[in-house]
Amino acid sequence: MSGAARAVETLDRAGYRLTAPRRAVAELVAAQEGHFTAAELVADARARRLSIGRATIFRALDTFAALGLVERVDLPDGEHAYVACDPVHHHHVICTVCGRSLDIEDMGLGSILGDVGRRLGFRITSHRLELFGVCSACDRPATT
Amino acid sequence: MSGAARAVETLDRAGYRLTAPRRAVAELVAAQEGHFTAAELVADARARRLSIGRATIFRALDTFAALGLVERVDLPDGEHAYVACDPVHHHHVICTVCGRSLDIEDMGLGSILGDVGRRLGFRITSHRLELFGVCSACDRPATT
DNA sequence: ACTCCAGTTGATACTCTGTCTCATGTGACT
DNA sequence: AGTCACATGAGACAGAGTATCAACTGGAGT
Repeated sequence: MSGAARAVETLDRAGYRLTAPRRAVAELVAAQEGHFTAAELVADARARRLSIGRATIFRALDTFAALGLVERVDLPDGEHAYVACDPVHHHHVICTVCGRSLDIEDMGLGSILGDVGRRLGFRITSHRLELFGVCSACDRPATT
Repeated sequence: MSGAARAVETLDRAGYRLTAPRRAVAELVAAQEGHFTAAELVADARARRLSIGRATIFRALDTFAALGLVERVDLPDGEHAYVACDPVHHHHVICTVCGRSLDIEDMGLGSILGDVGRRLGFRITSHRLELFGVCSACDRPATT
């Protein structure tokens, strides 16, 4: 099932209307490789001659984020970006060269967090872990 | 040594000029409890009748961040904030109620990252871990 | 197929954050 | 005290994201 189709189904199941603009944004998101910003989606939509309002794209991204279809990530330079992903808790490894991202599962982090919380007297409610690096493809210097 | 004094010394050692505005911003930062945004510093400066330009505050924060005197954090709502901290690699535990933050050391995260990198073929170059929760003081419901 | 209406949209104005420019000011070194 | 490169302040500017509101439309009901 394509990413766009799953997004549409998720929207439907959550009681949202399946409007043309939302379908279009779902397509745009599914077509992205790696992370993307709201501005990039807007530019992309315009490039494809889709007449979707800027506000609508922001709203659709908000909705998608609420449903876990995309996730907001903060790049090292402070930019707000999104990545398409599965709606379960996980973390991202983001290639700073090509922008592609991989999902990784929790990997022992949960127990560490429990530990920290207990030690500091904090009730940890959420966390954010983002890894930045260079993927194997980009690390191979121009093996063309 | 007060936070402001240390900041000034660090600036000096790094070859920056010790100007009145920078000293003032260092004071403002040292006076903050928990995280703060650039806008809050600007408002704070105005409240204290310090005539520091907005641009200067942004510039000072950039400089401080480069020196590791403050660190940028991204709050769960996407807001960009800063916390005063020590210039060594560490992570923050941020109380979502009072805004105070604690520094925590690496805690086995390094080895996890090495693991992940090896498994995925990524060369991890940087990471960001932020924990959000409720500190013990705020968790005690109004034991006044 | 037709109607209806709440949810949605697009245009636009607006706020807020952060950056840039440039003339003026001022640390710090001599 | 004089000098000059670095730093500042004011204001213009650009971009992200939000608010407003009239017009539109998906989809449920008939």
